[in-house]
Amino acid sequence: MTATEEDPAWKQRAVERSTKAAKQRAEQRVDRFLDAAQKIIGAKGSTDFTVQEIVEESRQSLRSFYQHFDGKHDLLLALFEDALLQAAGQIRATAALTADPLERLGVAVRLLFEISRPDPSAQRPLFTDFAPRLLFSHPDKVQSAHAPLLELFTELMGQVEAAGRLRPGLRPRRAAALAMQTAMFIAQSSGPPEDDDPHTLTATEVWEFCALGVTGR
Amino acid sequence: MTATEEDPAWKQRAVERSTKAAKQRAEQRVDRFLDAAQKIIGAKGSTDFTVQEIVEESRQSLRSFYQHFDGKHDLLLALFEDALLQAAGQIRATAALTADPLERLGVAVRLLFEISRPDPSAQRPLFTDFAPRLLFSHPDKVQSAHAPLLELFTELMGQVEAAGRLRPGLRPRRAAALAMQTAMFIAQSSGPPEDDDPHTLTATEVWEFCALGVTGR
DNA sequence: TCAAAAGTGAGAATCGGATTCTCGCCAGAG
DNA sequence: CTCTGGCGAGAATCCGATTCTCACTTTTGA
Repeated sequence: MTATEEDPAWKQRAVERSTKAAKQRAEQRVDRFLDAAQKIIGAKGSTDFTVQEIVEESRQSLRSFYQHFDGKHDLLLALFEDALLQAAGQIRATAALTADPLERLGVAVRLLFEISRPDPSAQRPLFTDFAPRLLFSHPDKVQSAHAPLLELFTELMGQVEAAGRLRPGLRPRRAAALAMQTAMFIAQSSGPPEDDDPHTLTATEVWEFCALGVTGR
Repeated sequence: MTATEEDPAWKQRAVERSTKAAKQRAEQRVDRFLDAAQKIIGAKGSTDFTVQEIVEESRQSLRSFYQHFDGKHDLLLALFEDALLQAAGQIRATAALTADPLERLGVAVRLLFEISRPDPSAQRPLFTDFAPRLLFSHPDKVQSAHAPLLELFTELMGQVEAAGRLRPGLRPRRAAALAMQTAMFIAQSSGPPEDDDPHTLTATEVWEFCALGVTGR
């Protein structure tokens, strides 16, 4: 089954060629599982589903599920990564509409904050719900799932720096990590949007805080 | 068992007297469970224990465990609250040694950051490990467990305000929430202290960030 | 084109852990 | 002294994830 280590490159390539089709089929099945999960999450508004449910919704089998995923956590991780990727895309697109670099960063931070807060009514899967569980089981993976977002914020921060608005001595990547994590985590611990409890922090407050921390005024 | 509503006060007092002993016995048992949990956590350096283990370590019984706790989550919650309470105490004591209000706040923020990061070698249970799981199962309880810390930071922030160093328009309680959550959550997602990966944020960086966000320079 | 190999569905079996339940036993309250 | 509630021991139950079995298709490779 596994004899890859000593095989010469040409053989590996041959195998790869003849494997491509199978790979595609597999991906298609994986997607069906992923879609089913999305659907269920959307339907019940919670990320607390059972592997059985996924299997039934996707009209496949447990057998097949474990053929394609390492386990439930693996499925969660896939959803999580995907959600962050989409979020990054959405934020990037929205931010691009603003010309001023600092204000553009502000748009991004506020949007990230809004996206990250647990909102039962959002159809976008509450992707922050995954974080806690994954943070426990696979902290390293979570880290890498954050990569696209960190990338985006680093870019934005770089533009702020280019405009001479970044606090001296602060590297864009660090600033990006600070702002991003602040927005995401504070959002998580604050209540849902409609909650007008005066203790709840708002997107604007968080942004003001970050802005000062980033620009030094 | 519960007939408190219509009973006259004298009877309640009588009952209370005869109940006090039992209550103390119960508390002692609860403590034994808590201590056992602490010990196990310290021993295996992980918060991933089994109710059975607790029962065995404490030389009590499952029967008794569920007599005193609502379930495992209840035990975790108790540990969590206790850890935060102790942390608040430690931070308060340490901060008190510094005279300047702003610098005092800085001491507190940096210390909170250090305490909050996942350090396998700390004997004080990695209390932030609980947060994720609890945040999922009982977000409201987590909120209230944070209370003592929020209290402390609000005090410190009030002193900063009294010294005229607080950014105008920022209420001490909000500022406290921002700084506190920033320190705690960023600590969680950054690696352990000895990890000298250049991507890892440091206590000082976090404090500088907070300081600017709080004072507005 | 054919036979071995790999993938799949259906669903039973296993496993790990939390939570409950069943028996007695024992100490303290009356 | 008796009665009641708390307790230890440990079996029983529950829930979900993960594995395994079996019969059947499809894909692959000579």
